Parts: sequence; C-alpha cells; structure tokens
Amino acid sequence: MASKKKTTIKDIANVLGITPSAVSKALSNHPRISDKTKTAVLQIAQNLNYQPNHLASALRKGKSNLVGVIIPKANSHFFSSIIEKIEDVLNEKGYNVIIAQSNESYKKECKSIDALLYTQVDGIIASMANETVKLDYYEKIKSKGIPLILFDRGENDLNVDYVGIDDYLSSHMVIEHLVEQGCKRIAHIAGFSHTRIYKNRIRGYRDALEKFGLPIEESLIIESNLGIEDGRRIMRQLLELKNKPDAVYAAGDYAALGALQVLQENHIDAPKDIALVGFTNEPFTSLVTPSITSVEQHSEQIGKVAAETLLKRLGSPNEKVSLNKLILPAELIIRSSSKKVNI
Amino acid sequence: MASKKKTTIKDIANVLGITPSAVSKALSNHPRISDKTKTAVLQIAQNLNYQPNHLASALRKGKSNLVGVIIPKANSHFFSSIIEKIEDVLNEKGYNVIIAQSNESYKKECKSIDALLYTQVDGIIASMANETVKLDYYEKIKSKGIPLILFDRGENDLNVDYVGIDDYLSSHMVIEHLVEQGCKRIAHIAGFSHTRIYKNRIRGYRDALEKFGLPIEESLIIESNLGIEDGRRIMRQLLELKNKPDAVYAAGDYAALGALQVLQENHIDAPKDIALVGFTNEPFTSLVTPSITSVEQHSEQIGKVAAETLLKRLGSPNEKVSLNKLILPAELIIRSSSKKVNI
DNA sequence: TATTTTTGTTCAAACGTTGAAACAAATATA
DNA sequence: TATATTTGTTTCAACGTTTGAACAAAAATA
Repeated sequence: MASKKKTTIKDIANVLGITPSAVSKALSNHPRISDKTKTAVLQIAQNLNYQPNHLASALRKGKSNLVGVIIPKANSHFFSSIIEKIEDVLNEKGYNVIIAQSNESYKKECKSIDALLYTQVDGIIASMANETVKLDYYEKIKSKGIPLILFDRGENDLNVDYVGIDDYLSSHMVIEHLVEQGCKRIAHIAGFSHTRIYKNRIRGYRDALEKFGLPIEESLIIESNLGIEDGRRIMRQLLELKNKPDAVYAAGDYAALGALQVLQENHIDAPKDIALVGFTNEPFTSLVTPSITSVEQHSEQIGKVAAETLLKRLGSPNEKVSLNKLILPAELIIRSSSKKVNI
Repeated sequence: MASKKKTTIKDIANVLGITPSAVSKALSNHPRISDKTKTAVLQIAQNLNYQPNHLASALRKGKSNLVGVIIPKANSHFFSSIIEKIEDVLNEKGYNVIIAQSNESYKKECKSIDALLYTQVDGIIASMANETVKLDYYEKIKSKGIPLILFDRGENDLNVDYVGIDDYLSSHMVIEHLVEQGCKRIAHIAGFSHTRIYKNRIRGYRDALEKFGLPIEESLIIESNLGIEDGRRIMRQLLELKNKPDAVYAAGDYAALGALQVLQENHIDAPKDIALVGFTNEPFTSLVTPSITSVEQHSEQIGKVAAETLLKRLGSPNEKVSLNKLILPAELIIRSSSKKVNI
C-alpha cells in the first residue's frame, strides 16, 4: 500500500529535478522562486499527496504552533465554550490546541503542565484547579519564557496576563437585586476564599451588604467546593438556624441547584420563602423549575480575549509589554428563583 | 535571563566531557552505559534543568506520542468523562492527548482531522458528528496508515475498530420496562436514522414492540437532532394526536427534558399520564423533578476500552489484527419519570 | 561591449535526538 | 600468553525542513 512511505519535500524535488530547498521555498511562497516552479511544485505536491512534516519544521523553526489549554473540567458549558472560542481564534492563525483537564487536582495539573512543556507548546492558557495553592509549576512555565495567560481562576501573585470578570462587582449586582426583592437576610454559599475569584465574590458580598445597611453574619457565610452535595449540605445547615435567611446567593450553579433541591424537599418555596441566586449561568439553570437566577460570564468573550492576548504575546516575544488584566463585564440573568411575586 | 537558551543533550555532554550520544543513551537507560555515567548525566541534567526536546526525538523516531481525540462536544458528561478516561490510560503509556471538538459540524470535523494529521498524531480516537455522512476524511486517516478507533458514533462501512454499547438491546430494555409499567402506546423521539446508533435504537424499538405484541405506529416515531427544542416540538406534536401515547422513549436526554417541560406546562403527569425515558444518563436526569429514567452507557468503560484498543494497534502496527467491534453492556437507570405508582 | 543588478536556484549547515556500527579497553576463556 | 568476549564509549549519518550565503545565468544599465 502507498500508505507506508510518506512523501517528503525531497520526493517532490526528485520528480521535478530541483533541490529540496527550492521546493521548500516554493511551498512557503518565497519571492525569489519563479511562478513556474511554484505552480509545478504545488501540482506535484498535490499529486503525491504531500503533507508537510510538522515535526521537522517545528524543530527547525523552534516553534511548534501548538498551544496548551488547561482547564479544571471540560464538563461544563462555561469551560467547553471557552475552549471552543479559543480554538476558533487560534486555528485561524495556524495554531493547534491541546486541551488538558486537571480535574481540579493539583497533582494532575502539574502533570498536565509537564506534558505540555514536553510537547513544546508555544504558549499556555490556563484556569487553575480549585485545589492549587502552590504556584511552582506555573512559575516553571514562566521561567521557560513560555507565554502564559490565565483566565477565570487566576492568581495575582503570578504576574501574568489575566482574563476574567469582575467578581467583586458581580456580587454587588446580585445583592442589589436581592435587596430590591426585599430580602434582608442573605446567606452566601461561598467558594474557598483562598481562590482569588471566590475571595472577591465574598468581599463583594460583604461590602454590598454593608452598602445597603444590612448586617453581616458570619454564620451565613459558608465556604465549600460548590458541588451539588455541598449545596445540599449547606442549605440544610442554613435551614437549621434559629434565624433562617430569606435569600441564598451561591457562588456556583451546582451548589445553587443542590440548595434548591433541599428547599423543595422541605416544601420551602423559592423565591417566596427564600430567594436563590447562582453563578456561572450553566444551561441547566434555565431548565429546572423554578429556573435559577445566575450570573452570566460571557464565556465566549473570555475565550476570545484570552486567545487574542496570547497571540499578542506570541507575536512579540520577550517584549516588555505591560501586563494585561482584562476584566470583562458580567451580567445578572434574572429568573424565577429570585423574582418575588409580591413585589 | 537563563530562560532564553534551552539546555540540550549536547550541553550535558560538554559538561561531562562525553558525547551527546552517550548522554542520550544514559537518559534512556541503555544497558551498555555504566551506572557511573548514568548517575552523572542524571545529576547534570537536573542541575541544568534539562527538558528533552520532544520535537527532535519525535522526528528522529518517527513517532510523536500524540493521540488525537475528536468528539462532537465536550459539553456533556458522557464525552468529558470518556476523554478523562482516555487521557488516564494513554498518559500512563507516555502518550499525550489532543482534543478536538467538531461541534457536530462536518466541516469542522474535517478541519480537525487535517489539523491532527498535520500534527503527526500516532493515532486517532473519534466519535462522529451527527452531520457526517461522507466518510472521505476518515478514509484519509486510514489511507495514511494511522490507527483509528471509533466510539459511540461509528459507522460500519469504515471497517475500523469500534467501541460502543448495544443500542438495539438497550431499546429492548427500555420497551420491556415500559411494558412492565403497563404502557401500551409508546412513542419514540428518535435520532436521525442515518446515524448507526440511532438506527439501531429505532430497530430495537420496533422489534421490541413487535415482541410484546404492540402495534407499530409510524406517527409515533419522529426523528430529530434530539436537542431540547426538538424534544419540546415533538412532544407538542405528540399531544396533538387524537390518540395520545402513554409513554415516550427519547433517544437522548436533552430531548427527554424538553418533552418533560412540555408535559409539565400542560399539567400532564409523568409518569402517571405519560411515562418518560431518556438516553445517556446525563447528570441532570437525576436532578430534575421528576427525575428521568435513562440508559447509562458507562462512559468511563467506553473511554478505557477505546484507549486500550488504540494502544494495542500502536503496539503492533500494520499487523493484520482482526477488527474489534467491542459492544459493552448498557444499563437502564429507572427513576421517577417512568415508575407508574399504581403498579 | 563591459559592468552592475536582478532573478532563480543550489549548497551546506542547522534544529536536537537517536541508533547502528565501529572501536578501544578491560575482562574472561582457552 | 594468545585469543575471544564483554563493556563502555565514540563516530556518523539520519529524521524532514528551513535559511542564509553562494552562485550562475539572465536582464538591465552604463
């Protein structure tokens, strides 16, 4: 079968009686190659079904045209649509994208980083695992001079480009909305405060309460991993308080969903008895009954901007471009779970 | 900064006063290299922070250790957990995984295939886009002699290894369950019959009805893309029939969810009035109320077997191993939406 | 016609690693 | 002690492409 031996630039050269180097130049449209040769080369290349050997050219050029993307989990609309957008933008410019999932594990994240470095990616776009507190592996990327862009889950200490939303302001939007609905005791199912975005959401929550003259009660702020089970557990915990909240703001949609389930199991009406707001605007928030109010982060936009920022870095390497901290606007999507009927 | 020039095998050789080739052999634990040199090399490699250049070794060895995975959309538990498992198995053996999403588009799928081939992947694991009917690009993979494994969405005509579940039997399980619940008029929200898996689900549905002595009515079988909107549209259509069904079997969970929404909007009780069964066991099926009965395909298992099958091909290339058609068992997860209370 | 410029191509080295073959030294076997 | 074997290393070419320099021929300029 013809499948065994791949055709190389050399084969084309032989057919035409010219040198491989001429073929190479012809293929890359070098100005000094005659149009005659160029068309001839293209023709033969087609005939022989020539496919350039990326490995060889990458080696020679010291550039792999591969970009690594590290995400906690592809299994969410948020991340998968970001990836889709990143692919769009980078493919357009001739880059291919390698996706690695950390599964929220620090160890897996480190392995992924090593794998990407080993594959000689030209750049990395990443969102950190929840678990990650040590930044050594990210420092490693930086120290190799490989452009690194963080999105969503970033870390200020790293001093790299970042794309995300204004979590602090988003919390304000949420609280403002709930206050407008007449809520006075707003609980916060929070993410772990060692992660920047969750810390900011907590800060925003506190400051907003203060702004609206509501008291801050520590018993109403509970940190977790924001999974469904966390939401269930914490909601139960909140319902056991002598003084129950009249609203719950969860920093993640899955936690919000868990909370909703517990409310329904206890025949507590959302939004009438307790209003509920989530975060991330996962598709299911609009599918469950009642639909859940949530914060849309415009993931495609985040993906687009992250990819474009990387391209900028790749275009002008080791240039001392000042750091980009790109904060995109978020949007509160108001649904049934927080619309008090009596208002 | 030290980041600019990467240390190579040559640098290590220079430090130790030996040849690059000796270093290479030491690093790959060649038996003829003395332990003394080996430890020395390892030591210096560490000191100089040496990272092997994958590109060079891949070029030389004619093997990239990269495997491409093509999926329609990462945004589902089914596909993302398959990927996770594939990564597990392949990373273990020193392979890295490149993920490409086709977004159910034939054009994007073709582009992805080209990108993977260009990147010189050693093998490809793929699940075909719904849209795909022309197999030319998959033939291209085959013709290059690159191992190809299909899963879930496969195609018999391609003559390649396949991993999936027994769709025909799964339909039988569903119908049997519904019949046990006393259902007599079972509608089928089907996938497009040009796709093998959906064709088989339809065949299973028909044959099972026949087996249980139930009439087959063409008006109760409607093909679609199985999105939420499709489910809604088709459910409305079914409710307009003079003779309504008493059960609906959807070949996809999203379609089932859409159907459920329409039932609730029309105050039709599931399962009492109309029982409902979905397919794929997406996480949300257990989260909505009522929870939706669905078919679990054991995605991790599919991922594991697909990866292992590829490894087998990579291990013994161009060997005439007979084709593997691996059909794994599926499982019906019975939930509220199909449990008739009066039985 | 002599000289410069332009055009189209070839030459040769490089990218970093690998592995077969060659080789010398050390060790074992006769 | 002479010869065979083993051990540890070096030599060298190769993987396929790219690129700057060199070169000859053709075209333009003087």
